[in-house]
Amino acid sequence: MEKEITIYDIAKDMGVSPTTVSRALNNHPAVNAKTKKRIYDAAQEMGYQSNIFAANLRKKKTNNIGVIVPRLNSNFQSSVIAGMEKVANEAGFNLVISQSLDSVEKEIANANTLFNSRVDGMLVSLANTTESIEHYNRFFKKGIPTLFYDRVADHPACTGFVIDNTQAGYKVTQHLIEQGCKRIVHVIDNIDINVYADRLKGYKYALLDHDMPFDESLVIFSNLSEESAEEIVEQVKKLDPLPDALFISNDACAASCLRPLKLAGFRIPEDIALVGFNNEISSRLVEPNITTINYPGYEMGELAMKNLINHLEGKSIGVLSKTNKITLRSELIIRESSLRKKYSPQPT
Amino acid sequence: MEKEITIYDIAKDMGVSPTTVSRALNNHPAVNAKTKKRIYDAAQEMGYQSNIFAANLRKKKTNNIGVIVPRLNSNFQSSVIAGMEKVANEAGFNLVISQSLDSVEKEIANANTLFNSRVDGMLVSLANTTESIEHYNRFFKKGIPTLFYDRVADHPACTGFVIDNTQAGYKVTQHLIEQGCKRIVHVIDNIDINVYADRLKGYKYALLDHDMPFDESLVIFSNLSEESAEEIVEQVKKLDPLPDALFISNDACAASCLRPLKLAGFRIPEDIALVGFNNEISSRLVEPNITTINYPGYEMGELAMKNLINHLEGKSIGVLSKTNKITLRSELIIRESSLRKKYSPQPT
DNA sequence: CACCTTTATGAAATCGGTTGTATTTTAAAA
DNA sequence: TTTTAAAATACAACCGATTTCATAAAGGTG
Repeated sequence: MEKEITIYDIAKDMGVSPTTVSRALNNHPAVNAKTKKRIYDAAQEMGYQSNIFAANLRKKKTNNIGVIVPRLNSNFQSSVIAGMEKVANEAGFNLVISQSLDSVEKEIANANTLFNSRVDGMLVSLANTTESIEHYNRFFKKGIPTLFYDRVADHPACTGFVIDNTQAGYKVTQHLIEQGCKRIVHVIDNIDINVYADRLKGYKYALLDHDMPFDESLVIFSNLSEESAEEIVEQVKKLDPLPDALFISNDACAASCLRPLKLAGFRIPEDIALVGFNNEISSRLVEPNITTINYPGYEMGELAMKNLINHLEGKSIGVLSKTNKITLRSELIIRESSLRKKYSPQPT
Repeated sequence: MEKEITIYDIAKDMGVSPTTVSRALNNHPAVNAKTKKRIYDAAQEMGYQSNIFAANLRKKKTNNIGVIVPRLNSNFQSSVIAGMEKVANEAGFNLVISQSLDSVEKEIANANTLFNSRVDGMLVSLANTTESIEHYNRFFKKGIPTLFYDRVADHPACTGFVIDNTQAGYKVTQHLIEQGCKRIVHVIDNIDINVYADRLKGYKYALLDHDMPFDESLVIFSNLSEESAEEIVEQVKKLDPLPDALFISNDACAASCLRPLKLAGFRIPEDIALVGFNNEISSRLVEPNITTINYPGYEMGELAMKNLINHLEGKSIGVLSKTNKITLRSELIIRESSLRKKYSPQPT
């Protein structure tokens, strides 16, 4: 390959110093407007490309933001990342993305890689098996802003963006109770993850507030995948007495349960009311449409990135360090799958 | 912040030269095993972190791979990226991802940003409005391997990973014809994109091979979003005579059409057979299940990344430069939505 | 016209690894 | 013990932009 053009080449060509070239190209006020123009044009013409390594080396900044997600090919996560990318892109930051595939080891390895590649900030959604966040200590210590979202840890250093999962769980359960459901099954993933723990909490609170007993056997654990639907329905069928509602913590999984449920002879919502979570497209496609919680992933991504960048640019010193949780609004979207009383409010 | 530990600090501490430290940490064969161990331990203990900028500056390599996609929050694209990330991660490369949001301007801007950040290689799926790929000339000229996938351009420099969209379009159409369909509507996005142009070609070829006329009014253009389903159905209803099959180039869109079609009084597949594309979860959720083409996104991502990395590591000199298209196997998955003859072969 | 600002430019050190070449040490051969 | 090859280590020049501090030129004031 041909040798790269540097500011030294430009400087020599134009009879000025590299300093001036550097300043001119960075639009430094101390350089004469005419000189700037001349240098800029020359750089253009010579096909100059700034060498970020050198600049980074000197400035100790990368303009890169590291992102760690459990998996990229999830409806929710890809929305979040889309939102992040949009904001980052507009602000001139790059996204360096890696996935933990829900493995702590991979998460740690990725965190280290990103640390070593000197990202300016971090956005993290924890793997479902991650219990400690000490592998982020290096970031904390070095003052690299590290924000968490969705799946956050219960740790003072862990500033995070979440929805109020307890409230959401409460709302869903309350809605089902209002629809006359007496035995509500709640399907969740790992209880160690805040989102599921909180939803379960909301579920319990709602039962309590309506003087209904909490029955442990009605909580089913599942990885909430499309494939696990069959097994969930199997477990449901074995319950005695049978439940009259299913609150499944993921739309795609809830939608996938619909067919096996029908095949087993259940009418939805008459025999069993069904509620999902996330407001994914799948909840809108199936019949009946599935009641769900709107989980604003794209907005969460935008907001998290906005805050991170503001922080990096010094526009909000202290805001994040003093905050621990930023909660986004979520809402119950009532659809056919849980509407057992036709006069019920806001049937969307 | 405290000052960083450098190889010079380590060197001074241990009474060796920075050269030896550098070599030791890079496991260079010319350093004595014992020395290596000592240096490595010392580095560990002192909390040394290698400065990639300095290394990059010297080595002229980043270990970063740039990715440009139309949008991240799409089922197909997020699968592709998940596959890419997995392979890249294992090989020690980072992914720098940006989305064009289907705007040429943004695509050009992103390409420039990635070029300036000196990625070692590029993986690109073009925006639907991109006609020229001259904004990748800088990469070509500089010898930065740049691969395209899915949405590729018809250009000699454009090595790409694709499925045989013509064949897929042909297979679908042929299948519909075999099911007795006479008027098949084909819904696609921008004809300038290879994937849609090719599918349409396959559609035409199949008609031709079965002595059926090509009727231009049966080709409907749409952005294939969930929201556009209503409008597609509206257009279909206006056709006279009515069609008896819909071949929609995207599962989510096809699935979204199902309800409006039913509401309009069409029985699926008796009145209208329905076929989608991509084998997304949505095609499996709805009733009837939708016949589709399996489009292996994850595998495409893996394969594209593998090839790129092999190329970067010099393991396959020339393979890519001599290749123009690498075609992945795709297959027709026949489901209820198009099965009008019960004795039809391979009902999956 | 001497003196003080303001504006513009430059010299040189710096960021921290990497690597070609030279030098020293060690081991093996004579 | 001397010679010679091999192994281990060191020197010093890079990579290319940034930035502090110094200096020169231009402009303004009494």
